[in-house]
Amino acid sequence: MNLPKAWEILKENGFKETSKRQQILKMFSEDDRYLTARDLLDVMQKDYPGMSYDTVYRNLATFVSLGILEETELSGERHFRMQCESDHHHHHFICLDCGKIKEVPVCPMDMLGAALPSYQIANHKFEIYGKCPECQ
Amino acid sequence: MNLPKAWEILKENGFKETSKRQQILKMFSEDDRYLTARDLLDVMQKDYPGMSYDTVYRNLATFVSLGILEETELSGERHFRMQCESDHHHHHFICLDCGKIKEVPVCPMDMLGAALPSYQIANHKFEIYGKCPECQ
DNA sequence: AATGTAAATCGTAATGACTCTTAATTAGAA
DNA sequence: TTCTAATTAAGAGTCATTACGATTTACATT
Repeated sequence: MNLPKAWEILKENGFKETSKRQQILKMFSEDDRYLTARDLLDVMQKDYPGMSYDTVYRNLATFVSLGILEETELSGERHFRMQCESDHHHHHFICLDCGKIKEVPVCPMDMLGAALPSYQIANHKFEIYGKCPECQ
Repeated sequence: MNLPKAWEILKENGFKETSKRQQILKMFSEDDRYLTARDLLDVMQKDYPGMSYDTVYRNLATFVSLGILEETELSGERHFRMQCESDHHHHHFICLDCGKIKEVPVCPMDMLGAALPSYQIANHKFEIYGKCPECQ
């Protein structure tokens, strides 16, 4: 997702354009890896001093709830990245070294068939982990 | 997995049969839901006082590394359950209410094809979340 | 059965991710 | 420009998890 689209969504939902939100979104738009809140803070407190934990976490939660960022859990920590542009449902390969992702145009829910009769499905998670070609 | 099998694996790997390990494994063998370390401690410190955090976490890690327990992350917390008996690879539906699971005899890796050429795949995760028939 | 020793455990303190609180600041509307 | 609700800063607090030194225990050996 690009920055203008992100701001469009924020504005539509009545959120203000603050300098901290600009800084956070800029970081995500320039990095396609999964980042932790700590990653953000480490960089930010260097380039833009005075960013607090609270601000980072509060905005990450906002961005995820609006579909601007996507979130996953890797080795016990929450990781975030810009939501993919793709309009079709897909999943991710995640490089355990560099954190970069690759879209996988496959969804296992397509092959479920009648495996879960009368189960009420809310959501699902499918991720592949390993090393990308560059990191081998 | 049943208790004798679990102890067989532990013995094979040179681990001692302690009363704490007996207590922990007993809890898992009597409950097929995903449990947190806290769940274990709450029950244990009532029935068997004097179980420490360290002992619980250390043994959970041991059991997972030996394939006796399986682990997943649900809403930010590590959850554990006895490893399935099934000899064929499968995945899980997890009820977000009661924590019970149902095996899903489907693996998305089968339909990957050539989607990840020259990527080195280490592992993958596929889980379906929702409500089981009893919890609706 | 007694002993020796490495493994295991206890109790507690420490860590680190994340959240909450209150007062001050700021974006954007009027 | 002024007003007001949204946002942020700073730091304290919470909670899951890990680390550590002292003590205890399983079990192999005698």
